[in-house]
Amino acid sequence: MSENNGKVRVRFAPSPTGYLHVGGARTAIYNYFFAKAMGGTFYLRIEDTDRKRYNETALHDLLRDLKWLGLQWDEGPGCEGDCGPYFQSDRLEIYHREIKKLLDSGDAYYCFCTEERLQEVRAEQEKSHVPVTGYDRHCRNISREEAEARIAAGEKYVIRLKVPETGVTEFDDMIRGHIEYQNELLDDLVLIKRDGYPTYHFASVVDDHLMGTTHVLRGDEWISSTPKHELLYKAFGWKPPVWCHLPVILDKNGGKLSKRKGAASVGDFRDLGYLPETLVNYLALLGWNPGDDREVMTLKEMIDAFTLERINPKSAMFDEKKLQWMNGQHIHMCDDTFLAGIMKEGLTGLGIDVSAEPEARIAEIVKLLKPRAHFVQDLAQMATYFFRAPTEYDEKGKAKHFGTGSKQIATEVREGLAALTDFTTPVIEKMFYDLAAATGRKVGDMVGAVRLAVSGVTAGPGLWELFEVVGKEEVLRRIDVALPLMG
RNA sequence: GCCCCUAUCGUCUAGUGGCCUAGGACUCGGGAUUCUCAUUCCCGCAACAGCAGUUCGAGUCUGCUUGGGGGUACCA
Repeated sequence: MSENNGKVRVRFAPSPTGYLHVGGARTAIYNYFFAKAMGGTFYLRIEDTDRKRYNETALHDLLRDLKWLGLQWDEGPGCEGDCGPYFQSDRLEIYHREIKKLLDSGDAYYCFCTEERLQEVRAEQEKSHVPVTGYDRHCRNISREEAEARIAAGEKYVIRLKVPETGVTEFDDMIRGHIEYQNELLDDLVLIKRDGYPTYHFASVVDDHLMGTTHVLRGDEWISSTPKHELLYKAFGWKPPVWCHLPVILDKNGGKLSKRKGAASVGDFRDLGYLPETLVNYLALLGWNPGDDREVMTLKEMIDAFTLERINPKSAMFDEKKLQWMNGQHIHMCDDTFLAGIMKEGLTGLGIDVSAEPEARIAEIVKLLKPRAHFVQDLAQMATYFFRAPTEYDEKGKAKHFGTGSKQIATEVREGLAALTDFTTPVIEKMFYDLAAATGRKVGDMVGAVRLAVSGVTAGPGLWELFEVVGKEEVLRRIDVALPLMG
C-alpha cells in the first residue's frame, strides 16, 4: 500500500455477493477513467465484511469481468505486476486498532442491546409515528469500566458511533453540490458488529483514509450514508475525500435492472456477443459525455476527455438497441486479424476445422462479413458456408427462389460460370451482366437461386465476392446439388 | 411516515439568462446506392413535467406541486 503523495487515488470497492451488474461496472469505469485522466492510481478493494453473504464464485467472476472490461487495477498487497485486490477481511487488526481510538476519545461506545430489544424499539417508533427513528441510544451512557466488566463477563456487544444530537452535518458532492443533513435524524450507527467484523461504514472510512483515497466515486445509494461517514472522519480528525455520487442505471422501463428481466451483468453482455470496448463506451456515455458530439470512442479518447464535471446527476435507462448499434460500430473499428481470431474460434466451436485455411482467405471472409456483424459470434455463424456446403436451404428462400423457371436460370448461370477461366469478382460480375444482356433478363432475377444454392441462405455479401471466395469448383458443385430442387 | 437526490424528444444527451423557430445520437418512418442482406449517405417524426415568481428577457435562477429514484439494518 502506498501513501497518497498528492496525486489522485481512487478505488472500486465491490462486495463479493453477486454478479457485477452494469451499474457497478460503470462505477468502476468512471473510477478507472478518472485515475488515468489525472495520472493517478486506481485500486481494487473487496468489501467482504459480511460473512453471511460472502460468495467465492461472485468474487472470481468479479475479477474476471473487471479484467475482461480492461479495467486493470494498478496495485495490490504485496505484489508486483499482476496484483490481487485488497481484502477487508485481511485487515481486521487495523479496524480494531482504529476503533480503540474512538473508544478512547469517547466518540464510540459499547452497546449491549439485543436484536430483540432493537426490534421492539423500532416497532414502538412505528406505532407512535415519531419523526425520528433509529437506535434509542440506550447504552450510550454506560461507563467504560462497566462496559469492560460486562465484556469480561462474556456479554456480547457491538460498538456504535456517538452521533451529535444537534447541529447539521454538511458536505459537498462533486456532481450534486452542497448537501446538509440534520444530525438529529441520524442514529448511532454500528461500527463493529457482534461478530467482530466492521460494518461497511467503518471499514470503508478507515480504508479510504489509510489507503490515501482522494476521491470517492460510488453509487447514489450511498449518499444518505455520507453524513455518517463525514462524522466518522471528523471523529478521527481526518480529512474526508472528495465525494462523487453517481446516478444509478435503470432498465428500459425505468425499473431496477435485474437478471430476471434480461441481461443485467457484464457477463450476460459478454455472452450475448458484445465487445468489452462497446460496453465500456456505452456505459461511460450513460451519464457522461465528452462535451462534443462524439459517441463511438476508443478507451484513450474517453480517458483524454474525461472530467468529473461532465457527469450527469440524473439516473439513466439502459437502452439495448443503442448498445447493439454501438457494438456494430466497434466491430467495424476492430482490427481484422483480431476478428479473424474470434471467427476461427467460433468456427471451431461449430465443429468446423479451419486450421488449414490460408490466412488470406480468412482475411477476405472477415472483410466481407464485418459490416454485417452486430455481435461477435455473428462472424462465425455467417461464415459457415464458406467452409461447408449447405445441408439445407432457407425455407422462405426456397419458396421464393427455387420456383418455376429457376432451374433454367441456374443452368444458364452455371454454364456461364463454368466457362470462366479467371474466377474473380470483376470477371464473375461481367459474366452476369453479359448473360443478362444476352437473355434479356435482369441481373436481379438471376442471383436469387444460385445464392441460395451456394450459401443456403438469402442474405449475405455480394454474390460475386462470395463466389470468388467459395471457389469455382465448389460453386458449380453446389449448384449441381441444388438443381433438382428447382422448378 | 420522515430524510435525501432527481426532472429537455420513446431512450441517451447538448444547453450554465438573449446565439434555442432547442442541437446531436439511438429507435421508428421515408428515400438514395445496390445482385440479396447489411454497411454508408440523405430527409423526416419527436422534448424543455405543471404552477407561481425574479428579470427588459427563462429550458437556463428561486419557490411550490407532481412524477421518478434512494435511504431509514449488527447488508453492502
